Amino acid sequence: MCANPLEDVRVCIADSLGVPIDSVRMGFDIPREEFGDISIVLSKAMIERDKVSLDRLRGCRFVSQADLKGIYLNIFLDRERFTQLVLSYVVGREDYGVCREGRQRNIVVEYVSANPIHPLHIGAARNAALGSFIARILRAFGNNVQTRFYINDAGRQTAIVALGFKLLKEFEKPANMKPDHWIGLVYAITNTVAEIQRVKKELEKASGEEVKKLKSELDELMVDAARLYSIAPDAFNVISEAMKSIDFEEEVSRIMKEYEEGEPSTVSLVRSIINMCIEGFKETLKRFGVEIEVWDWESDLIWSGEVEKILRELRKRATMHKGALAIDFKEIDREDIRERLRIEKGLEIPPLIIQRSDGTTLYTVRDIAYTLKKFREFNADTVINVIASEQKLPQSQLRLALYMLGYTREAENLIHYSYEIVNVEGAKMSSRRGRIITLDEIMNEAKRRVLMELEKRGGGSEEIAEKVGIAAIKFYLLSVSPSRPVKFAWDSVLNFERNSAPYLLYTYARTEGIFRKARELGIELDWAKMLQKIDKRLAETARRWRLVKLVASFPDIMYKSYKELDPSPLAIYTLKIADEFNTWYDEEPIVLEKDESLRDSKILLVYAVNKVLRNSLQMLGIEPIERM
RNA sequence: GGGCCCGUAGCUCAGCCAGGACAGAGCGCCGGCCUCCUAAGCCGGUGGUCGGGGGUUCGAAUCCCCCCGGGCCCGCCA
Repeated sequence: MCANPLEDVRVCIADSLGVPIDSVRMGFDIPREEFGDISIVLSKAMIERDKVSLDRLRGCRFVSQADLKGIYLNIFLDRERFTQLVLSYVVGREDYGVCREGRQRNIVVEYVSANPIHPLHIGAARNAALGSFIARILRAFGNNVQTRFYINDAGRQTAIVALGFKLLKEFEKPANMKPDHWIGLVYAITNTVAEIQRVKKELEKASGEEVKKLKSELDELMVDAARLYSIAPDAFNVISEAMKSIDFEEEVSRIMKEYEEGEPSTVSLVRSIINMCIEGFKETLKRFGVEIEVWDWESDLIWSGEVEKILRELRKRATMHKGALAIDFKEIDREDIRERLRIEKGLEIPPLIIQRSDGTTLYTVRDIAYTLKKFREFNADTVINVIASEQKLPQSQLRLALYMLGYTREAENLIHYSYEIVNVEGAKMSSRRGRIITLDEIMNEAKRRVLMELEKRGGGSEEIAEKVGIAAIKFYLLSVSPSRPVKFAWDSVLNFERNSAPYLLYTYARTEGIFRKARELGIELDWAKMLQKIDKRLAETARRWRLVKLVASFPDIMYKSYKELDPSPLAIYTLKIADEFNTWYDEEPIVLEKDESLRDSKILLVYAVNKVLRNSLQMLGIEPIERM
C-alpha cells in the first residue's frame, strides 16, 4: 500500500471517466493556480474517442469542479475531503513519502572508490553525496542494498607513492598531519620531482617548437614544486636528493611487479601506506555522514587468482594491437548489443589492452574480476558503479568484455551511474601535483563560517556549526543535476541564505519551535485526535491550501527521485515547501491563533510540513536539528 | 579529427528524457518589515532574442539537422 494522496485522486478520476489509469498518470500536471489544483493533459484522440465527459467526473468524490479547456482537463479539488486524506496519510506514518511496492532487488552500490594515495577531494565529495543518496533511496523503497568501496591499490600511482616512502626511509610523518594528507603530499612530491626530471631530460634532446612547449611545462612544474617545498621542505629535499641516483621508471615498474607477485617486503610496505590512507578516508567519510559496508582490495583479486582466470579467458579472444595483447570488440559491436548494454551509438570503442609487456595487469581487466565478485557475493540483481563521466569509455569496455566472455546477465545489469566532475574556479585540480581542495578543509571552513554566523546571532554550539556546515556542502553538491558540472566556489557552497541547507534547517527548526511553544502553552499535541476534528476553515485560505497540496505531492517527488536516482527533484521540492511555509509563518499566528479549533488544525498542518521536511532532509543525507 | 555532456536573467541554477496555457527560483541591486510562534526570515521592485540558424508540429526552452562557445574522454593511467 502506497500512501500517495495524488495517486488516489488519479485512480478516482480514471475510474469515473472510464479511461486507463496510465493515461491519467501520463497527462498529470500541476497547473497555474487559476486553472485548477490539478490538470490532466489529454490527447485529442482521447477527447474524441472517449468523449471525456465532465458529468462523469462527479463520480469522483475528490473533484469539486472541472473544466475542459482545449486539451487540458482542469480540476479543482474538494479541499475538505482532500485535506482530510492528505493529513490522514501523514499522521502515524513515519515513512510518509516512500512506497515499498514492487519486487525487492539486491543491489550493490559501489561508490567513492577514490585512489588511496591522496586525501578525498571535492570531486570525491560529490561522489560520496550522490552514492550515499542512491543507496539510501533504494533502501527506502524496499531494496536490499550493499555499499562497497574499491581500494585501487594495484595501480601505478600506488607504486609511485611507495617509492616515495622508500626514499624517505626513517623520515617521520609531521605530528599534526592527518595520514592521508601526508600520503598525498609524499605522492605529489615524488611525482612532481619525477616529472621535472623527465621534462629536463626531454629538453636536452628537443628542438624548435618542442623546446618552447617543454619549457612552459617545466615552469608550471616548478611552481608546483615550490609550493610543495614550502609545505614540507625537509621531506621535499630528502626525496628530490634520493631521486637523483635512481631510475624512476624502473623502480616504479619493479615495485608494481613485486606487489602483484606478492613479494612480502613490498606487500608490507604498500599495505601499510594504503591502510593509513584508508583510515584517513574512513575518518573523513564518517564526519561527512557516509558509511560504506564492504572494503575490497584490488590486490586481493590478483593474489587470489581471480584476475588470472579472467586473463586466461580473455587471451582466447585476444589479438595483437600495437604490439600488445588486446581485445578488439569489433565482432560484438552491433547495434542491438549496444542497446542492451546501454552504450551510446556513436561512441568509438578502441581495443582494450589486457596486459602490460612486463606482465602486470591493467585496471579494466581487474575490474572485470571485481564486477563478477560484486554480483556473486551479494547475489546481486544490479550493480551500480558511481563513477565520474570521464570514465565512460572504460566502463563501456568493461560491459562489452563481460558480454564477450559470456557474462551477459552481469553485463546487462551493471549500471554506470555517471556524474560530471567538480571544477574549481580559476585553478585546475591535480592530485599528482598536490593541487586539490580536500573534503577535510572544506568541512573545516564550512564549520568555521557557520560558527561565525552563529556568534553574530549570539550563541550556538560547535556541534550545531558542524552539522549545518556539512549539510550546506552536501546540499550544494546534490542540488545540481548529476549530468552538469559543479563549479566549486567557497561563496556558493557555503551560503547561508535561501536556496541552501542552512535555510532548510532553519525552517525545520522553526516548525520544531512551534511545537515547543505549543507545549509551553499546555496545548496537547495528539495528532490522531487532531486528525479527527480538522477545522473546515483550515484549507480555506490560499496559503494553507497550497501547503496541503505540497505535502500531498511529496510521494510523487520522492518516487521521481527514486526512479531516476536523481536527488535534485527532492532538493528543489524541499526548498519550495520551505518557502511556502516561511511565508505562511510570517502571515498569520499559528500557536497564538485565538480560535482553538482552527489553531489545532494549523498545528497539525505544521506537523505535516515538519514530517515532509524531515523525511526529505534525511533522504538527502542531512540530519535535521531542532534548534538553530 | 571523433564521441559524450553542458550553454536559460549580471552571477549560480530548475524546467528538456515522456512538446502544450504569459519561461521559474536564489544571489546581486533598490525600497520596506522585529512591543507578536526563531529576521539564517518575510513583502515589494529590478532583471531573459531560453547560444545562433534551419526543420517537424495546430503548438518548440523541450524533438530533428547544421553551426558557434565551454568541459570531459579518445594511454601497456585509473
